[in-house]
Amino acid sequence: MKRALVWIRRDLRLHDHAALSAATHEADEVAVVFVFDCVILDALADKDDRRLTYICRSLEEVDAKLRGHGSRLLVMHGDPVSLIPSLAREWNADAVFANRDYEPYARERDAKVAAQVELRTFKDIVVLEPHEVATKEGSPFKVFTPFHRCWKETLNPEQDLAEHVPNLSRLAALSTLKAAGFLEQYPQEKIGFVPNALWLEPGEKAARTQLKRFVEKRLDGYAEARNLPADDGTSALSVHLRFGTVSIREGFRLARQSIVPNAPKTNREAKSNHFNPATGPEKWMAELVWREFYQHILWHFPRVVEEPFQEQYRGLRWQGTDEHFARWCEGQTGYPLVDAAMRCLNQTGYMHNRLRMVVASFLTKDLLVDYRKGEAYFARKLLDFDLASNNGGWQWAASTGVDPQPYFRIFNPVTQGEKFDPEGRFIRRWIPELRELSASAIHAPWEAVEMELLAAGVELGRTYPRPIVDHAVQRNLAIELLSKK
DNA sequence: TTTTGAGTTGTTCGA
DNA sequence: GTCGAACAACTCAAA
Repeated sequence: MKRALVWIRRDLRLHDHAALSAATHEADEVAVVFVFDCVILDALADKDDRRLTYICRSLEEVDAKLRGHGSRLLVMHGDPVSLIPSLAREWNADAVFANRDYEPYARERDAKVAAQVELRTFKDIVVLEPHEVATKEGSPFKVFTPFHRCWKETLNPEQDLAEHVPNLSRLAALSTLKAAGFLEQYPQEKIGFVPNALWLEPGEKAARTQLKRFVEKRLDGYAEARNLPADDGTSALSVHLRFGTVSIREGFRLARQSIVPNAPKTNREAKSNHFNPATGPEKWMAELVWREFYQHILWHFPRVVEEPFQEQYRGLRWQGTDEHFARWCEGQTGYPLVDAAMRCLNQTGYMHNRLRMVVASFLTKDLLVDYRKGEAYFARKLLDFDLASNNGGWQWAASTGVDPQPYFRIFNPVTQGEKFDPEGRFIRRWIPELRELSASAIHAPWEAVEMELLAAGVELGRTYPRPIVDHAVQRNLAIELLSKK
């Protein structure tokens, strides 16, 4: 093959990249292109969307790397369905290479492109694809645990986790790249956005550094630390995994390495201390398998984007009010952990996983608001927003998804705070008006004695809201609503 | 076909 | 404060 075009989408990196690796081994000349997809961008509500900043800055790094090899990143703005085939024709590419994307919109888009030009797609954003993990009957799994078991049995590490190393000497010389624009021609303003602050460093270099540091420093303690929102116990890789600035295979490779230490002495030592080093890595890898599980669910059942997975809940009438939904969005529900989490989301575009479950449970089970409203709000706000994981998470919390268990899916927002933010550090960080309350009062200020509220400068209903609903009452309403057939 | 065991992340109640 | 059982009953996946 003479010329190949590599179209990057949610894989904004050059290392361990399936499509780029394949293209640079098959073709003599390879150009890399990114399209600011107007179909996606036009649907974004906020002009200062952080995701655009993250993408632009990650692309700058890709471009700089390509420059180092005498090439450039090609950039376009518009509908890829027409832009990619026309670029391929203009540049005389024999084929377009891309990594497979399992979302309904992406599938439709790629099918339209494939109808016009040879499009070769690759497994890259997951370790195992939907057709690779199936029940004995050949049907998709609908419960995580058997899926997980099968996933682990199916995994062939040498093959599925192999590094895809691109041959960067095959990158097209700058002089041949006249068919499209370059990144500097598309500042965020030009595509309708303004730069915004990020709480993390974008790009593949930062992503890999983050991954390595996480595996070295925090993976062993991950099982426990991951649940405490006041600390840095999570991998904080969600954004990088969403945009593909880090390779999912590299994540698994490093985690697996840390399970089987080279030095047997360390292992013995660890055992004698009753310390199980496998717990953390295994727990984290299970989280990554959850990510694949929801990718597969979305692939097999794309209708989950529109409606509950569970048939019996499709006609459910959620009775929550717009007023309550607005209070949830603003972080003004009167439940400190919920409000702290929502304010953190609003200000940073990030929310800790534990808190996503807490606020999702609160919106659906305490406020009885349709989970799709919360899902859409997360989709708008989260820097790491991923359709499959977000939908899966919300449907799980709402008990409408795969593996629904209404009676086990109602979180008590006070208990969750006492358990996972025992000192109230996270709450104080995001709700300054409660900062002076003691750890024992901060999770349920309405139960505190008047003296303490006074001393802390808290006046319920004025400086901080009273609870907008009674959890004990709403819990029963939710159970009643969901047990109706 | 029938049966069996199990289901991410919880909560509440009563001893 | 701690602990185990109950929660309500359905669906999935495998034997």
